[in-house]
Amino acid sequence: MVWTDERIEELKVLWAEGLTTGEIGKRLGVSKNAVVGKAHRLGLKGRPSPIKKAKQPRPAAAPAKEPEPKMKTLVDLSANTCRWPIGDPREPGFHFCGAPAIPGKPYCAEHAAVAYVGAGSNSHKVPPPPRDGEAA
DNA sequence: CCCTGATTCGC
DNA sequence: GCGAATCAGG
Repeated sequence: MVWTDERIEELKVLWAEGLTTGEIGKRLGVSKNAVVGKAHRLGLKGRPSPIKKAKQPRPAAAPAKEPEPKMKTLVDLSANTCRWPIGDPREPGFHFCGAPAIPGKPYCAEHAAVAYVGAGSNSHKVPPPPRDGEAA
């Protein structure tokens, strides 16, 4: 294989075009090794293995769906936080009240009032007991 | 295993 | 100087 000026020029052009050594090699009728070897020998700009480097344009904004800071998940509950469930445990966005609970009670004042309708009323206890685990 | 380029090494 | 072989990264 004789590297004539034409051949070298073609090589440089194709190389500058961004073709891969394999492509240039096929077009030049040589192996990619010859191409890269000659290219390196010529002092062409070597790309540090420009592997599949494709840029993904970020056209629009980045809708970061972050949960509200006030949201209390199960892990946020502590001994004195209101465990009044907000929403359906099976649905996303479910959380707990999280307000300061009454000592001795699992709920805050307001929710405890709803939970224990009247101190002694054994009739309708609307709220489901906030037992962890599964319930269905 | 495919691809890429880089370097080594015998011719 | 040439390029296959080998190496190295993805």
